[in-house]
Amino acid sequence: MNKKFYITTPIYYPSGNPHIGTCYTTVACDVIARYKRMQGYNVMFLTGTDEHGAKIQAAAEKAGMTPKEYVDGIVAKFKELWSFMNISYDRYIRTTDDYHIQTVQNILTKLYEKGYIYKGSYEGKYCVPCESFWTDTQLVDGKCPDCGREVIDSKEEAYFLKLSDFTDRITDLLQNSDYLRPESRINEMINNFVKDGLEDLCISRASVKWGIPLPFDEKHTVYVWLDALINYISALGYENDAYDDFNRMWPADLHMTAKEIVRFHSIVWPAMLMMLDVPVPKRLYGHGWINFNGAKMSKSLGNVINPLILGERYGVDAVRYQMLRDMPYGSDSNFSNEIMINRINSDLANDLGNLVSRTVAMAVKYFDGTLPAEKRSDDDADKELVEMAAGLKAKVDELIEIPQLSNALTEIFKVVSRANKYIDETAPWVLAKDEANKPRLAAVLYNLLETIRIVSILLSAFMPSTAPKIFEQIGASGDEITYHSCGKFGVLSDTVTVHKGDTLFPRIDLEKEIDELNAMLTAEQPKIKEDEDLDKAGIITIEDFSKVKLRTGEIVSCEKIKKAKKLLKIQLDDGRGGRQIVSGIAQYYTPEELIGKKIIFVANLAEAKLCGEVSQGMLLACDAGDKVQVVFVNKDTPNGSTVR
RNA sequence: CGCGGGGUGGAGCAGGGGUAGCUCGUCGGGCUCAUAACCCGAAGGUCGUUGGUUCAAAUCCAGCUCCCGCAACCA
Repeated sequence: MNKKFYITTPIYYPSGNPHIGTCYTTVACDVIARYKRMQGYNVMFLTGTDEHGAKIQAAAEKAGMTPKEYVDGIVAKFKELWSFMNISYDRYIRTTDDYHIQTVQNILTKLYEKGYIYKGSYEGKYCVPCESFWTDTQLVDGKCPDCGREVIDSKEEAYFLKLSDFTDRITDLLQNSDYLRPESRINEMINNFVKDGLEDLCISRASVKWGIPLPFDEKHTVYVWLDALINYISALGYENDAYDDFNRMWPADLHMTAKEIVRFHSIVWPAMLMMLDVPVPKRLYGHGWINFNGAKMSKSLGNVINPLILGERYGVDAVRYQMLRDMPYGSDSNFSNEIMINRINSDLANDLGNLVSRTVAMAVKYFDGTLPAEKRSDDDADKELVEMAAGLKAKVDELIEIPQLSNALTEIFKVVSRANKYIDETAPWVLAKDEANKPRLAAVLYNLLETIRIVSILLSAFMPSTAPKIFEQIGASGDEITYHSCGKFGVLSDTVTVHKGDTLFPRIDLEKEIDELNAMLTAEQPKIKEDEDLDKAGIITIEDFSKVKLRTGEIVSCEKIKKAKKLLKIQLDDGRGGRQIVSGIAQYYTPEELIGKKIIFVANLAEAKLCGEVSQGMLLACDAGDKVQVVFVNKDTPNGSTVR
C-alpha cells in the first residue's frame, strides 16, 4: 500500500473571475501533487469554490440572477482556467454541493450537542458590510478593525463557537509544532489573536439568506468561513455518503493558502477539528502575493493579468515556470510582463531549450543520431557535472517538501547552466575533427543527454507538457524517465538515439511583445467606455435632476486627514453658516492651493463619516486623464448660490 | 502612535557579527555545436540615515526617515 498525500488549495470565493493570484496557489499545489504522484504517493489533490455568503448574494442580485446561477457561471470559468493551466486536481468541491451541506449540518449538530456551540444574545458591535461581530477590545478607534467603518450596536441572538477553550492547545500547535509555515507567520498569529486568549467566534448570521441553515435553528445561516473550512473534510466523505476517503486521506498533508487567510486556517480550523476529536492537518503554508509593477493588481489600475492570454502567447509551461520561479519563499513577488518575458527568454529559451537543441543537434551531426557503444570517459573533466546531476534529485526532494518551489527550480537550473558550461569545456566540435576522439565525443554527448534526462524528470512536475517533448528528443522512455531513475547517472541506453524536434521555447522579442501587450490593454479601455455609455439606459428626468441640490461655496480652510492617503478635510463657507466636506483629492491638490477657491458641491447628499470625519456633501470634480480636476467657479460668485 | 513587509552595485533579489553574493542588464573577450543562443572576464555598492553595543556591524539594539501592501478610499 502506497503512502498517501492529501493536498488542498483554498476554496476560492467566486465573486469574480479567477486571477493570477489564485492561479499561483493552484499551480503550486499542482506541482507538489504531481511531484508526490511521481514519487509514488497516493495523492488526493482538492480544489473548489466557496459559494455562500452575502457578497455572492449581492453580486448575483446585481447581475439579476439567483446566487446559484451566478456562481455556476463563475465556476465554469474556474474549471476552464484550471484545465488550461494543466491542473491535475482529483476532486472539485463546491460548498453548494448537497453532500457538503449535509456534512456542515452534521458537524454543527455535533458541536452543538457537545456544547461547543452555544446561544448568546449578542450585545456587541456589528459591522454590516463585513458581516462580522467585534468585541470592544478588537475595535480600532471604535470602528471595525477590518474595514474601519462604523459598527452598530447589535443585540440580536446569535450562536458562538467556543474557541476560548482552545487557547492553550492552539498556542501549543503554533509554537511547538511545524504546523504553520513560513515561521514568520507564527508570531504574527500569536501576537495578534492568540496571546490574550482566543475570543469565541460568532458563527451565525440571521441576516444572510444565501448560506447553510443551522440545523438547530433554521432562522440563522452559518458564517461562511465555517462552511468553507469544513470543505477539506466533507470532500473526503466525513459525515456524508458521497465519498469514503476520510480514513484513508485525513489528516491533510498540506493546506496551501495565501497569507491573508492564514488566520482562519491556523486558529479556527484546528480548533474546530479539536472539538470534533479529529486530528489536525500536518502543515499549513501561507505564501505571499503577486504584485504587479510593485502595486497590487486591481482593475482600476488596468493591470489585471489574464493568465489565459499569457499562456496562449508563451505556452502554459512557461507561465507556470515563471510564476513559481519568481515567488520567493514566504514573501511577495513582483510581476510584470517584462519580468516574465526576460525570465522565459533567459532560463527556458537560452539555457534549457538551447541546451537540448545543441546537444541533440550534435548527436545528429556527429553520429547520425545514435551514439556508439564505445566511449571514453574522463573523470576529471566529467566529475563535477556528473555529481551535480546525480545529486540533484535529493536537493529537489528536500525543497519540494518545505515547500520552496522557487529554490527547487533554482537548483535544477544550476545544473542546466553547468551543462552548458560543460559543452564549452569539452568543445565537442573540436573532438569531432579527429576520428580518434570519437569515443570521447560519444561520452561527452552521453553525459549531456543523461543530465538533460535527469533535469527533465524533475521538471516534469513543473512543466508537464514540456518534459515529454524533451524525453522524445533525447530518446528516453520507459524506465529511463521514471522519478526513481533520476537519482542515478548512466541510466540511458549506451546506444541511445536522439530525435531532433521543434524548438521547445522560442525566444520572445521583448520590445515587440511589450508593445503588443500594451496595445491589448489599451484596446480594452474603450470597451469599458462603451459599457459606461450603456448607462444611457439610466436616463433621468428633470425632476430627478432637481433632486440634486448643487450650490457654490468657498473653501475657508483645508487640511489633510493624516490617517488617510487620499482625503482632505475642507471647511466650506456655504453662505449659511458653513459645513465640512471630506474629499478624496489629496493626491491631486495640496490644502494650500485650495484655500480661497470657490467650488460647486452637492448640498443634499446624505451625511457620511470618512476615516472618522463627518462629510456633509461632495464637491464636484472631473477626470482629466489620470488626474482629477476640481471644478472651480468665478471668484465673484456669491457663496451658497444654487447651481442648475 | 491602526496592522504588516521592506530600503544591499542600473533592475530584481540572497545573505544576516569577521575579505559583500546571485540573476538580468552594460562593457570587453572567447567559441561556432546551438534558439543572435553558450562560455570567460570587467566595470559598478561606504548594504536608507543617525547614534549605541563590540576588537569587529550590511548583520545586534535604539531613534529617525522613506517606500510598499492591508484597511480606508464618495472623483
